[in-house]
Amino acid sequence: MVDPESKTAQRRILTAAKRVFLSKGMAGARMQDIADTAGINKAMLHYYFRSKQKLFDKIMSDAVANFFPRVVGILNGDLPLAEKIQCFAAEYVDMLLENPYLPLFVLNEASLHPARFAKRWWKDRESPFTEFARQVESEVAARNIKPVHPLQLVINMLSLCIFPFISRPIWTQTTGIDEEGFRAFMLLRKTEIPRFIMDAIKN
Amino acid sequence: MVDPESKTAQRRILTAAKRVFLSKGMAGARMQDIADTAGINKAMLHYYFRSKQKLFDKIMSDAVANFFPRVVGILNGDLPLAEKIQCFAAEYVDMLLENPYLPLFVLNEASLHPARFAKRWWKDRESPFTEFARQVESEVAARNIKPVHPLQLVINMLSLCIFPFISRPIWTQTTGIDEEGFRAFMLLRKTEIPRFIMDAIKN
DNA sequence: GTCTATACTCGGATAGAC
DNA sequence: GTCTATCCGAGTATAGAC
Repeated sequence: MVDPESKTAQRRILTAAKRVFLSKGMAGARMQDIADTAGINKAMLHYYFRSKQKLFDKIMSDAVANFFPRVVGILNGDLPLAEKIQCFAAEYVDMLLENPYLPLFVLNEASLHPARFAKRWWKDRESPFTEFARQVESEVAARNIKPVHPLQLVINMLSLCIFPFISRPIWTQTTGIDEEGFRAFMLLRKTEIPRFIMDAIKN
Repeated sequence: MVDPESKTAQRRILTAAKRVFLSKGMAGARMQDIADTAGINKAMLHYYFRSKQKLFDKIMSDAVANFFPRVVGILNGDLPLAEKIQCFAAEYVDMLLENPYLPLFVLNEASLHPARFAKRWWKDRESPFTEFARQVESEVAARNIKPVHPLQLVINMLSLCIFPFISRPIWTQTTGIDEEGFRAFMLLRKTEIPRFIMDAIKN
């Protein structure tokens, strides 16, 4: 149940919808469940947002807006490579500690409706890695780091930050780590990931 | 449509169910869709498998059996560390090139029903990483590799192999890579991942 | 074993009073 | 804006003929 005191019904609905959609997905979510969580009537959902699809789209839109840009901004900033990688890992891990369901939610949508995803939530975004790729190539040319394909480096950075959150349920199960243990594990990774990457590529 | 000539109806149903469940998930899959894909009547599904849930469980059971053990076998084998990492990446990438939907399918189930997942599909499996952890620690003690937490190394290996497949739709979208390009990209990673990891940890 | 027809439930959406 | 009551399509499951 979302805090019933919190301002408008509209706001409560969005909070509830986010919680339900992110954990159950579009197909698995129930409007009744969202209504209960928001502490309001099911009919109100349709009053504020005409359909389940429209409500879902709103949530997905917000999710995409969180998932990418903050971090693309770091990649395209003007920090030196090493600091950039540190900053990237720290930002991403912190964000995902706050929003652990976000990756699976977005990745499921992209996997289920690739065309729709591209059209609706990518659209006019330009390729976000060209700036970073240039920087990597110049570092390679200067012999500061080993020759490495920039895109391989980017997907490595993303993988190391995001995957642990996606696999958390299996990971805690197989290793016997509990929830606080996982949090500590990920906080450690904020420094471990950059160290691992820099050790891998520095000359 | 599954090859209508292929042996028993039972077999065709399983093939069709795998295809539909893996791409749509439990909640999004439709029995009618599975029946059409198998080229048989919807009632036959219930004749062979009493319910949607039972059919899903069968598919999930097979999926879990593919997702883990082959690779846990490598981790617990008696290869030297470097070869083990090479072998691990090659095996996993090859397997996922054949079954690209497998990770998201299994991870969704684990995320949606953690308790059920643990009970039903984990059960009597022992912790699969202790053997490998011992090996890593002995390599660290021998000063062959840098001090590294074994579990951090394991999750790194898994992340680097699996995540690119999960994020493929977004990745191809943002980079402009097409499907053959992605395949080439992943085949490259079969050697890039072990090189990256070894560079990161070797003394 | 395979089909057609149908029962039954669930859940998204709307009508209409207040 | 908020509620109750209800409609109606979709989808799982079963009955029963062949």
